[in-house]
Amino acid sequence: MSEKVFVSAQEVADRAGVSRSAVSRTFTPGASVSAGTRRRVLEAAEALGYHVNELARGLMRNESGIVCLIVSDLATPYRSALLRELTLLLQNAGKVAMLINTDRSDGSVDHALRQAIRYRADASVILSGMPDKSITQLCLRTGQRLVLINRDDDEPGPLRINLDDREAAGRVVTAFVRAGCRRLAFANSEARTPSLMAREQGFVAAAAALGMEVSVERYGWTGYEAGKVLAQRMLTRAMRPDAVFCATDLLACGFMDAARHQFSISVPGQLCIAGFDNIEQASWTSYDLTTFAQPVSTIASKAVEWLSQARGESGDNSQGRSIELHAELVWRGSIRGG
Amino acid sequence: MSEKVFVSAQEVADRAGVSRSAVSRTFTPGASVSAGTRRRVLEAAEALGYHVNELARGLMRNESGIVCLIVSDLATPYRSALLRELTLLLQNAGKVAMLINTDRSDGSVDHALRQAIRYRADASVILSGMPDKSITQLCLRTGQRLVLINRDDDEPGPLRINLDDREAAGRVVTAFVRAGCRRLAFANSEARTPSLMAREQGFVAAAAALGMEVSVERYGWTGYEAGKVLAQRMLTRAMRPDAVFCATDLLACGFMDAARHQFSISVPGQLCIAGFDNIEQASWTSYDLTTFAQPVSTIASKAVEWLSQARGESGDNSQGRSIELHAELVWRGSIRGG
DNA sequence: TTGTAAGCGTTATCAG
DNA sequence: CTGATAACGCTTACAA
Repeated sequence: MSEKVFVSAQEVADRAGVSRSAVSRTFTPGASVSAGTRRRVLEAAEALGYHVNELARGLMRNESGIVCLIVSDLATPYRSALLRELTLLLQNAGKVAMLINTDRSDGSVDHALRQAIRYRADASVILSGMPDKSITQLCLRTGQRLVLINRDDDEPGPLRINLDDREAAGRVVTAFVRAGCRRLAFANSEARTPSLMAREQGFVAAAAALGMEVSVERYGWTGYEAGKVLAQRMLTRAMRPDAVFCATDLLACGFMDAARHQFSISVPGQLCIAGFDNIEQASWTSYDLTTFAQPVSTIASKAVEWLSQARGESGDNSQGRSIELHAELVWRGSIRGG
Repeated sequence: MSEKVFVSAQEVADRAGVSRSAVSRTFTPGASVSAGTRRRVLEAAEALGYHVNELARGLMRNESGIVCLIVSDLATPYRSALLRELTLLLQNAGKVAMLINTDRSDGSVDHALRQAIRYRADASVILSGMPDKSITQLCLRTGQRLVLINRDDDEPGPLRINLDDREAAGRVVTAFVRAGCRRLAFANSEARTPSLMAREQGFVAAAAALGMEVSVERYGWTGYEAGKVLAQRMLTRAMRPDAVFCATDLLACGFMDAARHQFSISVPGQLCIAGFDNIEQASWTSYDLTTFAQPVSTIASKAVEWLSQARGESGDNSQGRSIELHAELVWRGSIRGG
């Protein structure tokens, strides 16, 4: 049934009148082949329609060229932006991205990593969730590089890339106070991921340092709808806040829409709002949201740079590092007096 | 340097006191192994930390389990939603997704497909761009399944999934007319992809059938910013339209924001707007956009169902088919009198 | 620079 | 049901 469909290096070698090692070397960057041999091999390959079998190559080299991207909530603006950047840079680095969606089912990060191991991935980048320690160890032991983005872990093996969430949150307090706000609030989801909690704690702490109390509310998943619900809860109180820091832009958009259209509250006139991530929609005229920019392309380039080092390379650097990146405040119209 | 890091089936076999074929069979769904052997193998595998090498397996089976997703503008709401659905269903089908981003560089769909061939992908799904005929043929010849989504091609080999764009566009005309609109316009990008053009032509034709002329404008890439520019061009004319059909929701959002905030035109009071795709933002209160829903999960399930058929299976079905799906009109507030 | 030969970790085939 | 043996397509010493 399944006759020979692919051309093998042997066939190319036969046609070109050389050995199969010559063919192999022709397709191995930086191997020594004479110009003549090379040309004849290339011609034969072209004529026959030869394509290197990366499966076999990976088997021999112990290096598949595959990098696993493990992600949930993939259709979210921030996540998809990061994904775009990562795939682009990986391709430039000669790697290929294997995408694993961990949306449904719990503990699926572990499952994903096991998948990565079965395909002998050179590295994995974890954009969401946290793997079990044992799996992490397994990955590292098998020579797989690991990158954790915004996971805020302290394990030694992987590369950890995080933002200065706490400090950033402090800057929002300053901005709110300068805008004349006094009744501060923080709108969060129930996800309780490290970065979300760091923003909350940083905000509360900075306000406390100024003698202000913050009303904190958490609800649902980190999306637009949750933002609306949070607004309903927080804007119907006797002591209505005049400034809200939302843990993400999606929450902020929902919050703002509810404030304006449901409660007829003017933003930023009666209520200042800030978000986090700087998703594309934050810049849309309807929102014009002041927010913090995730340095997406820096994150991606740091990640790719590190994981595409050759396996043996640079003993020090390949020991997990921790990188803290700066989240820049993007001033827009949702806070008075920029 | 790189000592043996992975456990092989041989080692498992030795420890379990069986042959390596027994190990292989244990990890092959639906192979015949006695319960006792199976248990001993599983124990040994667990103890040693054995993980099937999919590279080697793929090499033997002529089936890698890899499906390539070829996509550009990956961070766009519609694309990322489709991507989410596809990855989820692929995983359920026991496949693994390899993501190729064709953003930069031209002819990169061809490049992507060659990548797919090198990794011996079982199938490729093309979400954007069009591959060269010769490459398509190459893929099919090497037994790779091909799915084209919204590419509207007529080649015989691949599975083609399209929407009833023309007909849908006709329904918008009806809706506009019923809302009392007389000066119809169509806002498009310059991308000129088949589906975009089908929407334009369907709209113009349906209007013509009712004796109405449509003012058509095309600008830039299919995004929010282009929508704003289109609004600036179309809303400053002497004969200002009272109804605009935008080729995508992103264009519509930009158009609507410019109309309201830049030209103080009331939507839907003075101007009705419709979009296409039903991205998440279309349902946000600020836009409340009437639009057509891409049946994303149906698209994905049709695609996955078809490409995960075994290679020999169903001679008829594996010959490329063409599926036309229905785009359902989602009524919201951007057209009067729903 | 080139060819020879020995693997890499699987699965398929075929006896037993 | 089980085990030997032969592929699969490639890379890489090693020797020429």
